[in-house]
Amino acid sequence: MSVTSTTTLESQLTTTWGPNNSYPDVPLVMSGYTSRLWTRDNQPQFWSKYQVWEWLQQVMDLNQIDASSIPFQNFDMDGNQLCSLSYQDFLRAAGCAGPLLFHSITDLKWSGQYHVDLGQLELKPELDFSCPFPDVSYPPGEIYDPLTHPLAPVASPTPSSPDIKRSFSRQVKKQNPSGNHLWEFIRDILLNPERNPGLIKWEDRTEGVFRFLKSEAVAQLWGKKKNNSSMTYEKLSRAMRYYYKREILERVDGRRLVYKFGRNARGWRESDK
DNA sequence: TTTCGGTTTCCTGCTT
DNA sequence: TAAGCAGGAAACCGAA
Repeated sequence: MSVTSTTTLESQLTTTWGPNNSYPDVPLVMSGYTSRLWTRDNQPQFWSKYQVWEWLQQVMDLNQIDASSIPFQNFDMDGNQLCSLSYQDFLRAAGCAGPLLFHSITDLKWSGQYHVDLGQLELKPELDFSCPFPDVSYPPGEIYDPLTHPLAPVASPTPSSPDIKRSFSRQVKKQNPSGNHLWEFIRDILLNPERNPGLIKWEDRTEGVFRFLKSEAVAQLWGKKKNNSSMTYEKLSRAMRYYYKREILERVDGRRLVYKFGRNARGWRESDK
């Protein structure tokens, strides 16, 4: 695995949403997960353990580093504990990824702006992620507790075994408020009105009713996200109709291009924010 | 390697 | 007549 120093968060985000957008009238839409996680209101000091894991996973993903190469058990802590770690602590806890994580959390801590800073998250030239990750994990059943002793093993249930790591990964995925599903993609467009001038619009915000304004443009955007240049609204709408059965969407009879979120759709209500 | 969920593709018929 | 909707069927693909 090797990541060049020119790899930036911006370039990664724009892989799907970037300026090479073939639809000039389609705005750039950052993934809901990214924009949601890195909000100004969400200071790392107050993160829960799950949010720490989300951040960890996100930084790894954004820098194309295999998250499984990080000993997650060393980060079994809440945001307050995370923020108390030193540079050396990060180095020991995460090996080669330590500096990257340290830079990221330092930026988030001190900038006072908990949004993605494309410049700050850029990989530093001195960071070589091609190096094999040292085994910085602790024996099974032991974790790093920064409060008692920096990097001292502490007995606790940990994600040290492959199975637990897998379940952790699932947990992180489950907690991830955004995702790669079509309905989530649609929802995220709706939730970013400033970036969505005229693609899809709410018909009834409280009821979850929305209408496609540029159906083919949305389909193209979805196709771009899925790396499928032959996506059309006809195909997209077929996928949408499959959501009726799962009650992610409800039918809106007699109205073209109009859909409604169902009981199994999450995160679209204003109270969900 | 298998299973499964989530699409994707193609199709026919119906409605607006 | 075109565009959109509905839904069946099969294929595809990535994740578990």
